[in-house]
Amino acid sequence: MARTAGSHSDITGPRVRAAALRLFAQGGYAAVSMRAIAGEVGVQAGALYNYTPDKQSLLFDLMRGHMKDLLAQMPEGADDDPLTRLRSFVEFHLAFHADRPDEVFIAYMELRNLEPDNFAQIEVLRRSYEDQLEAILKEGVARGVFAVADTKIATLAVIAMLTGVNTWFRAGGRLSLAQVSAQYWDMVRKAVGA
Amino acid sequence: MARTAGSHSDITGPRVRAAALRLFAQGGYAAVSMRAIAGEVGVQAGALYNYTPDKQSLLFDLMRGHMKDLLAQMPEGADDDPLTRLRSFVEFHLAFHADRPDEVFIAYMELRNLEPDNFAQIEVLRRSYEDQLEAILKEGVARGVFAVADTKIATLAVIAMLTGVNTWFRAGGRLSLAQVSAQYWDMVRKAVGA
DNA sequence: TTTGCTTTTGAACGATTGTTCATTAAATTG
DNA sequence: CAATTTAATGAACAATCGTTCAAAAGCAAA
Repeated sequence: MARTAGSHSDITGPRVRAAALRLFAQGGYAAVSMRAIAGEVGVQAGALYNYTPDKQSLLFDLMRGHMKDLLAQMPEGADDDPLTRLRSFVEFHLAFHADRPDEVFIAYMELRNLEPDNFAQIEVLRRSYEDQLEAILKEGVARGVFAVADTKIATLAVIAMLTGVNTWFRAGGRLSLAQVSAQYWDMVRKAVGA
Repeated sequence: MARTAGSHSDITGPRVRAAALRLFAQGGYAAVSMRAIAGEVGVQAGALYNYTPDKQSLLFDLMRGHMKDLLAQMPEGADDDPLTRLRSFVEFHLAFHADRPDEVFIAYMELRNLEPDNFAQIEVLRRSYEDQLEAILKEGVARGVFAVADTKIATLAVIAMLTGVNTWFRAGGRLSLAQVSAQYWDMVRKAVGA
């Protein structure tokens, strides 16, 4: 056998990325073999190399795409007051992350499996996201509507708290996203002293 | 060569566990080979099997030991008021975790590399820890000193926020543990509406 | 229908994996 | 000093790893 009936790169390519995403999230990058990804797609391992130069690029492209999406879809609202901007941030973060459990899992768990150059690139993106939240907190403190001793700590604390939702939240569970979002907003708002 | 000068199980045993801990935290369980652990100890791979039946047990024993320590050292104070108990919990959690960055990293990152039976055992321990925090929050809500809509969500949010400290805090950095602890306690206290 | 391009197979590569074990030497015991 | 126990070596095991590539077969254009 060689080329199989119905095979086409427009179909196989996305399926390769989807399989890698699912399996990396489930088992971890190092524990997932190229043959396992190929098996999920229904193809032999060699065929994967039509779609990625190597395994590392598969991971990096998934993470980079996720971070780029995150930054692109972030709410703007630079003219809103800090409280409104913070609320938008919280609700966006929760909705975006709830929609992409596998991507989020990979983005936080597989950083150490990135080669140094790739790691540095992802760190720049992540830092940019954090900086945008910190800017909101800083402005709120400057205007006297937030009360936090150190905006950097508060930034990381809020992000850690929000991202933690992904360890347990599943759409269709005991609580709706709206309910979860409402309570988290309440906790964040109070935590920063608003 | 065979047995080496100065070799003794009382010395090699702890060194094996320490090397496994460090390397697992640094590179991830799946990415660390038994030969790499042996190399760190200064021994051949075969010698490791005097100290563990297999690689999986090495990981499981590290995680189990960490969770047992965590539960054993948790503050009691069942007769204190909820606010005092919550404060004790926050300060304990931060101090305990700041002291053991590698153990904490493993405990949160390597869960999926545990075999099902081992995973179930660790989950019981983790759940027990969460339940003790939730009990504090429940009592606080009952007494009207805390205001949270759902104590389960609040429990997970607080733990996620506190544990996130380990991604950036290092002893000897810009902030002392006492400073960090003070700000986190302030945020937690306000977040639960106390 | 023929030609050229795209896609996949399947075998092969050297390297590395976790683990076992007979052998050997150091440490301990008597 | 002799006997025994303990602790390590280092070679070997089958399995699996990421990756390459010539060959084969489906597809699209002429």
